[in-house]
Amino acid sequence: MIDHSEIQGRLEKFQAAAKAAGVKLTHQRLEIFREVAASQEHPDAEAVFRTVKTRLPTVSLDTVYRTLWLLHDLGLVATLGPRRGSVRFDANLDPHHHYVCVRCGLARDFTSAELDALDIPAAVNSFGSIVAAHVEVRGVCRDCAARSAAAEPAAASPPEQEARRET
Amino acid sequence: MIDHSEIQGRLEKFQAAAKAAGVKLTHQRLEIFREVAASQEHPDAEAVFRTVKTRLPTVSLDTVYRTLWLLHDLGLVATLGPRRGSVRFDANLDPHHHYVCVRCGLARDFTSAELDALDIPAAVNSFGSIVAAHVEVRGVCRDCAARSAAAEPAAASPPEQEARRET
DNA sequence: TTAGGTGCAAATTCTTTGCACCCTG
DNA sequence: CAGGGTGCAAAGAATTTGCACCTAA
Repeated sequence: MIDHSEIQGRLEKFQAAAKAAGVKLTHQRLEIFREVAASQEHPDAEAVFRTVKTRLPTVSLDTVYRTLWLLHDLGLVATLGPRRGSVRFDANLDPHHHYVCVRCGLARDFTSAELDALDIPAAVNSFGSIVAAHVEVRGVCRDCAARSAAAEPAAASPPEQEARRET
Repeated sequence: MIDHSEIQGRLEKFQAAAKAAGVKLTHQRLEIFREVAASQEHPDAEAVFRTVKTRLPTVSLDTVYRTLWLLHDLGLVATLGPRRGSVRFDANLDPHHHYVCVRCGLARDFTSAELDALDIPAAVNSFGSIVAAHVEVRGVCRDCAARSAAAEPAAASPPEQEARRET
């Protein structure tokens, strides 16, 4: 997983930010933030909910949604995905890039000094200001590859109806 | 917009692909594909629906959804966004990159030979196979920048409740 | 003709909101 | 103690599906 001291650091940052913003530090918020901070899965709200519920059996899904967006507004988590709606959260605020499986949606961070220093064409400035740039790599993860190898030992896969999940 | 001959070429490619796959070429499919092929907006299903309806008043939103995913399965359109759910479609199949406005979601393509040849760290191979890599640039588009300049002539913007839409 | 495609409406799934009670500061 | 925060249930969006009729091939 993620280094324990890193998680600790993120939690302290959260506590400081919460105090600075004047929002309360509740159990729920702590656990929800801890979950995102400790995960490499870039979980969505539903996934965070499932895990946090094992520790706080009474949390509600709507609290998870509200808290994730609160964390986002506080600048403590970033999002992966285009806009509201099937968004996934990421507590890693350092520059990094994403690998996303086009079959199952698995997402992983990776870093690269070279990619952090991308040279964006000047033409892009005509669209508007640039806040950030990152690389998104799409592929088929190991598990999905293994899964299809198992399902179709050799035969051709049905050409229809099978791509369907995507970036 | 997009060069007319380019749109024409995409339409012909669609007709050939439809024949090859044995699917029927209906008015609806033609119009829906034309809309995606002619747009630089990377429209979502709802947006395609609104425009196509002006030409085919009886199309239904579900036909738009079904057709867009059909086009996707035929390899004629790509998607922008992480997975099913608030996905936006893109008929530009040449290598390219995206600019996305974090406020309003506006999306634009741009190309760069340098960015097409990104050097992906070897470590990424441990996640799975690589199908594609592209750069996503986030920023605030001209219109949104103008809009906030108008709304808040000089004063500090309310720190709370205003980021909220995002990649 | 005739299978695939469409429109409609209902069903799902995902996310947000209204409200009364609870807990942090 | 007071106001923000939470859980619950209901409201809204967004997307998919079942079915009977229609149409491209």
